[in-house]
Amino acid sequence: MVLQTRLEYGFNGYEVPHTPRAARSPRKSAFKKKIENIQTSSSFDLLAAVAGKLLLESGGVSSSSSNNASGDNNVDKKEPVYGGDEMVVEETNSDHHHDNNNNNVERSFFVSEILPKAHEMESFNRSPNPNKDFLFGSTSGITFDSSEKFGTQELPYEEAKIHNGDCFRSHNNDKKPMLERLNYEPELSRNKDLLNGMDNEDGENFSARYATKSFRSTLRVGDGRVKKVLSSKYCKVSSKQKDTMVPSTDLNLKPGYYSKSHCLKSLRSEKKFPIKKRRYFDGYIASQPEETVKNEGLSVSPRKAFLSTIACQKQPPIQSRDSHVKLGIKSFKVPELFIEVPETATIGSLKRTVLEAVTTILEGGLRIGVLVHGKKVRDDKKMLLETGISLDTLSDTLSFCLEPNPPQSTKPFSPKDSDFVRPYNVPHTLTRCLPSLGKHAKPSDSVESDLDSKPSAPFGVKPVYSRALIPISPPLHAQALNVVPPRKPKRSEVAQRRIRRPFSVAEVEALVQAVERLGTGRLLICLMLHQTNIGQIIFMCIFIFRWRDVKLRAFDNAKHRTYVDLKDKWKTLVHTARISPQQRRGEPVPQELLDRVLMAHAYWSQQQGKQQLLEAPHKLETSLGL
DNA sequence: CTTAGGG
DNA sequence: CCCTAAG
Repeated sequence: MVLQTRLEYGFNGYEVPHTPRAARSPRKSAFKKKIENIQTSSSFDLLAAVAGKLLLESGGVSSSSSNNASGDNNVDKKEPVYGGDEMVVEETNSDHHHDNNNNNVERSFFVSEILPKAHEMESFNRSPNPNKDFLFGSTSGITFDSSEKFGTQELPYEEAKIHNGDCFRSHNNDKKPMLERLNYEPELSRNKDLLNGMDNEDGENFSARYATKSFRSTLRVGDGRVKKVLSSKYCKVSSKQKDTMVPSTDLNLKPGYYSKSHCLKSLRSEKKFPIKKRRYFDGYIASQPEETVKNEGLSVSPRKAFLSTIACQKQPPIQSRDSHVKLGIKSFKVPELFIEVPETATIGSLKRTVLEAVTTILEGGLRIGVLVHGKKVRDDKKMLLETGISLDTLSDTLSFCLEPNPPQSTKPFSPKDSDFVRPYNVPHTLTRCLPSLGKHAKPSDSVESDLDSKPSAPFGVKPVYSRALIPISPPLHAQALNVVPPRKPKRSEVAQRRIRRPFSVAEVEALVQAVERLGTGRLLICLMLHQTNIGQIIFMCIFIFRWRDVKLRAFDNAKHRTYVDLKDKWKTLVHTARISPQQRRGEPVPQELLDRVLMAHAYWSQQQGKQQLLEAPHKLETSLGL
């Protein structure tokens, strides 16, 4: 209730719609604009800014009172992070013991998760070491909740080894249920004028400490709920304090993480080509016993086998503005070919068979396909720029594919569009694993892999890069791809299981490391914003979606790894780590990694357990003996 | 959009 | 890897 009233008033008088519906209204953009105006570049920015304003609004912070706030509390670290001396931000850690010193209720801002980030951030800023781990968790959702939720939150895995302060807790001896203390507090909504004056002061300073690019939040206001998507300009962390600015060089070094918006878009881009799943092809019977197995094996059609993408290695920042393009091709992967050979075959015959299969496919020679943003571009005469490829976007937008020259026999089909699949002359040495598939003249699958591994966002979604593409691409494709018989998205009707791509050890390593730091599942952070002199507590809750962050942090460049994939992989990793080495299959994962998996899993599971308690106030109270 | 968990 | 409920 408290916050609802306050939010009605809005942050700084910004009107905040109450319902999801309203959230989509024009007011939303107005809100967004306002927020951007106060230079909030990240979720933490916004959080900080809002928190600051709420505090100011409520008069909960005075520079004098808050500074000695933490006086007797044995919290390990205090640092004024907000507007110099204006506010004390305390880092707290878990341990559910009660505060034994509640006299100084002025300590008004509790940050369990943010501060470590802030530390990290600052040191990060100082050292341009590109390899420095970046602990800055991204906040995917912010929940303002007037409920009595609050709780403890330990620091992330690794940091927990270092810190051992108190966790977030109520600094109030009052044993009454929180809810009762969270009643409407009329004076909170008043100081609008004060707020307006503070716009570019504290909020900005605070926010300047953090930099990520976009921000998604879910504001829960009482029962109302508002979803927002905020994004601000890349690296637009304007700040008067230069030292708090994120050096753009750093941004360049770690663009994947900083450019949140980009990440988001990329993620979304994968869905932009909705590969509609359906389980069966027309007429393909569910009872086909080998479906799973074989489908998995024949993850590519023979044609697709050579439509593989060539990963475009992201070259070191292309600084030179000359017109030469430095393009590295990292690897070329040919998905599985299935070749049937009798067990009695000799090595030599096997070689021959493989050779035959390959040469059969390559018979007509090879062609290189160029894909921009995952879409094939056929017009050889177009300049790169015309196609929307600039030096900057090169590695982001470009990929190649290797494809056989279309057999003359099938030429009449004029396979111009990448969506179009011509019948393919399957070498008889290749075995179709889906019997029924062979009967269908138009499996209409193939190019899936192109889209699937599409290197980048679709047109128009990537604010930074898309400009060049927007005006050009639609007509370009219309003509270049020569969409002959604009075959309806029939392909999307077909079940196209994504190609199986086992995680490499390197990927596992990255995943493990990311999870070690970020954790799994979601994390609830509660910020205590203010405690009034009559014991009312205002706080803010944030959800951090960690799988999403793991994805962004460690796999942002692996477009084919979704956070669900990562989550699944983690699941199997945990499983793998638990079974005996003999039972494991696939590329062996180093035991060391598996051990770390178990450790991290144990740790984060435990964390989540605690978290659950936090989300269930009753239990919390019970567990705390309240 | 994300997580969680079964398939 | 897929699917989907749930929030």
